[in-house]
Amino acid sequence: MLSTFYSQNAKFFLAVDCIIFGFQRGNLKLLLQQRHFEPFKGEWSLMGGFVQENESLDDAAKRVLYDLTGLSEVYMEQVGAFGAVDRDPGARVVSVAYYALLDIDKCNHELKHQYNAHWESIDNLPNLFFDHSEMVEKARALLKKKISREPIGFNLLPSLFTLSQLQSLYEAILGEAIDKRNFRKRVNEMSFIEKTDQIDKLGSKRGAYLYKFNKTRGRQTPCLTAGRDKP
Amino acid sequence: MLSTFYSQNAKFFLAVDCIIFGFQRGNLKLLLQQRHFEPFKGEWSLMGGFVQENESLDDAAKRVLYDLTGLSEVYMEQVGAFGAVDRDPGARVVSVAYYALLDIDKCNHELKHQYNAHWESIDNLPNLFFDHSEMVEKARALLKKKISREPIGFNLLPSLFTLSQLQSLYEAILGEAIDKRNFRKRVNEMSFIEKTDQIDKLGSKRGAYLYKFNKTRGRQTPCLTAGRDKP
DNA sequence: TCAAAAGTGTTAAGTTTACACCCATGA
DNA sequence: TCATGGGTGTAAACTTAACACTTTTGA
Repeated sequence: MLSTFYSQNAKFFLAVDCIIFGFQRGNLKLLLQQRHFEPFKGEWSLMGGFVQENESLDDAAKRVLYDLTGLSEVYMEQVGAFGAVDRDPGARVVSVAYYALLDIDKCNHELKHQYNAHWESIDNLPNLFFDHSEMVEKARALLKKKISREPIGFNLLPSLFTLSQLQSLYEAILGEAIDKRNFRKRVNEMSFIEKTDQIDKLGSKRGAYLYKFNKTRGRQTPCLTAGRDKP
Repeated sequence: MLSTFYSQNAKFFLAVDCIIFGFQRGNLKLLLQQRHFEPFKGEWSLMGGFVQENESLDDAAKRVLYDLTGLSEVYMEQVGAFGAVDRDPGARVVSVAYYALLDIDKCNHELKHQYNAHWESIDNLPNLFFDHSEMVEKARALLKKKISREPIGFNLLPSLFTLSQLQSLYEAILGEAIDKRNFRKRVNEMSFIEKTDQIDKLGSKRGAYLYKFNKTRGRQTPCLTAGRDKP
């Protein structure tokens, strides 16, 4: 009786796909692979994989990310489930998309090479197969909303960063210029951003103070953008 | 070769679960069923069902909603995929949750009875089985955010409504009191809310003007709440 | 010496909040 | 006649947006 309740129903392949965000020289980037194996050889896609029997969706996403980057403990959020009947022409596969925020320089370049993966600037993406472009758009919209409300941008930066880097990160994600003085004023009010006494000499001749993120500090509104969300 | 690519992977039961919101006498409510059949007879749960072979996730959610309410063309949003390995103790089932906003009075009461379903005030819910309470919480949080940004509240009201009804709906969803004059000031600025010349005499002795929602009007920021999102 | 990025405050405009009374009606 | 919900405007507090110049230093 119980077993019939389940077993009369269809079963499905389940995949996870990862929208992997990174930030480099003022550009928001995605880690994409150009598949050098069948099926769909030559096509650009997100990094994905099938969910295994004894694995949660979240764990599957972590595994896929780990396989490509060598990183664990990465900030990830679910984007949603994509379940159009014909989204994958090869078979009925339902996919759950996740986005990840990480520091490009921490990635394992060996693995990246193995998978034929490349960091592509988000404003200059190739066409992606299946519904992967739709996943990217949705992830990008979620990230944009979330970064205005929660201090998650730090995941894309090294542990020490200058305020110019932080600002250009926000500008890249929000897609608009931010006033430098207003931005710094807000940073000063956020207790979870701490000035260190170290100075970065790479980004400018004069040098700029390095800041760090302090998770434990402050449970206030961790908001580095002004005003209501833009439409 | 192609077939092996897929077929070496595990397959899963896929379900959809619906968080069905309604609004009645100042209370935000959920349509829940107390299962009068096995498995899990007697337990309270969301209305759910298995995804079928030739059905998208969205269509499955619509079908499940239609079966219980007799309504189609209902406003629905995906909440997310829930995929903990042991979330369903009977079998490995991954579920995709959707929330729906509808007018309680439009529901088919016959069907509701058949399924042993009941409208329960959201602040007074029974324990729900599996991870359904988690789904409800997530849906509620999404709704709260979304209603502050987009004009979706109308889906919970009859096509003609008073401003007091609209305000109490917002208060129920946001969980806080709103100043009457400030609320009405904002309504006046929203071109998609139209005053009609009809008057409701049921809610008060004096009578109150009925308003209607005009989808086509206005592409401005359709925001009926002030300020940034609360933390 | 100059190009390039770092750093720094003030004011005006706009938005949000707080607040109290009269009106119309049916019971 | 009174209890109930409907309807209305203004001023203070706060938040955001706009804006320009000086500093440091390596090339």
